[in-house]
Amino acid sequence: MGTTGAQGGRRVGRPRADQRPDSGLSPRAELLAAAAELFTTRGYAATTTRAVAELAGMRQASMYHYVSGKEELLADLLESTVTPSLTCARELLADDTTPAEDRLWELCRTDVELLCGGAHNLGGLYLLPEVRAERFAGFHAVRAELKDAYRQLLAATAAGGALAKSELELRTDLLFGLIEGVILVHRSDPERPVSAFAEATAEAALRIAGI
Amino acid sequence: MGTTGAQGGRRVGRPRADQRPDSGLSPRAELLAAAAELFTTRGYAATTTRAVAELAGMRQASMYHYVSGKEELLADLLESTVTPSLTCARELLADDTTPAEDRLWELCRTDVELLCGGAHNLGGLYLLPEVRAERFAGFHAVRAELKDAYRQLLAATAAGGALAKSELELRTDLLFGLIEGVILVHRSDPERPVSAFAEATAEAALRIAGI
DNA sequence: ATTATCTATAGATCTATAGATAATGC
DNA sequence: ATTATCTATAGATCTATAGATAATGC
Repeated sequence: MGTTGAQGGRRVGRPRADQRPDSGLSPRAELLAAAAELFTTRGYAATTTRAVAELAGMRQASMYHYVSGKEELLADLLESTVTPSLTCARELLADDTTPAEDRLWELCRTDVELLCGGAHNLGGLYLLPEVRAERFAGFHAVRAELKDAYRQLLAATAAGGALAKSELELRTDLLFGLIEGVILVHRSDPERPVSAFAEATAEAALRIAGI
Repeated sequence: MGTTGAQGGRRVGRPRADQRPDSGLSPRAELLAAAAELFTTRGYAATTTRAVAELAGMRQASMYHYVSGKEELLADLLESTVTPSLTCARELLADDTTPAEDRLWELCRTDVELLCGGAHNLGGLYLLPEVRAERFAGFHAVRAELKDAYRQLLAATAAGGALAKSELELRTDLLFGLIEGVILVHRSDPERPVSAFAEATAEAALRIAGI
């Protein structure tokens, strides 16, 4: 099982000062979960290493046993957030038996579910100003690929195929903007049931696309 | 003229250590402009009072002669950003000679222009996680009124009038989400000409609305 | 005298390292 | 012996105040 599962009561190493019921997560996963919550609610810069570590159940210094610092936590969270969307996009691009309109709808729906579905508002990480830094180039590359999948699917539709290149780019930007904009909608009303909202957003996306 | 204009060479008070060509702005306006640039690019928490003051051309401590701290700067910037949109919305709501469809289009277009038009990406302030704090309730109240104007205009259209209440709320959220989402689009491509983009977004907004 | 600015700094952080400690493993 | 954690802390900030200074105004 490696280091992932935290079994039973008996663990190697000095016990934690602050005893708590076992979360079932590895210490690194506990740190990531704590960082996700704090980064999305308070912001990255405003979150101290102490706040992350203590929410994860350990002392500030102990965090450095698992990660090099806050940056690594954010980089990990970002990649883990966008990767599932990209996986979905690749599958839909490869599926040439389904009409492009339906595949685009499905990509929108899934993406909204993923952006709004997690325990914390993980999509909110995209909004952090720090994310633009060079350090997170990996995340940006994956996101660019995802956006390109939207473009390709849009171009494969009847309505999209009729567009000039620059017009296609604009529609893609608006479409992608709508999808990412749901992060803001979700932030302002986190109680809304996600699944119906995701479908409604997908309908709206197709309407923007001109379908 | 009050304290707004900085005339000629001769000014009361000790000269600044770092001499620069006159910006034509009052010291407070210089601070606000500096804060706008830094808050939108680096984020609020990551921006130090020193960075703001020095970009504005004065020493860190001198800032406190004009403002009580960073919070006041952000509060001011937020309100100054949303107020023009609300003014426009009120005028459009009062205008009962123009079809609601056209007024909704115009509100969308103007709002996008305002969000994306400024020197810095001022709309980007909306994305800062700190903005949710109670301290900025004034901003949230104004924004809620703006969103309600969207709802009223949408309800006044032929398509919107046919919707059930919950459906109208959902459409309003999607519409408002699209408009605010353009902040993200603008951030990822700040070079795009704003005015054509604003019109394209307004068209897309009407399509979402079902018009 | 009034004003706008400056320099200096106390007090409060926050990060990241060093070294100690309390478990299990062998 | 190995490991995970702890406590302690040095060094680097950052904020906000105190008090000095260098202009103009009268």
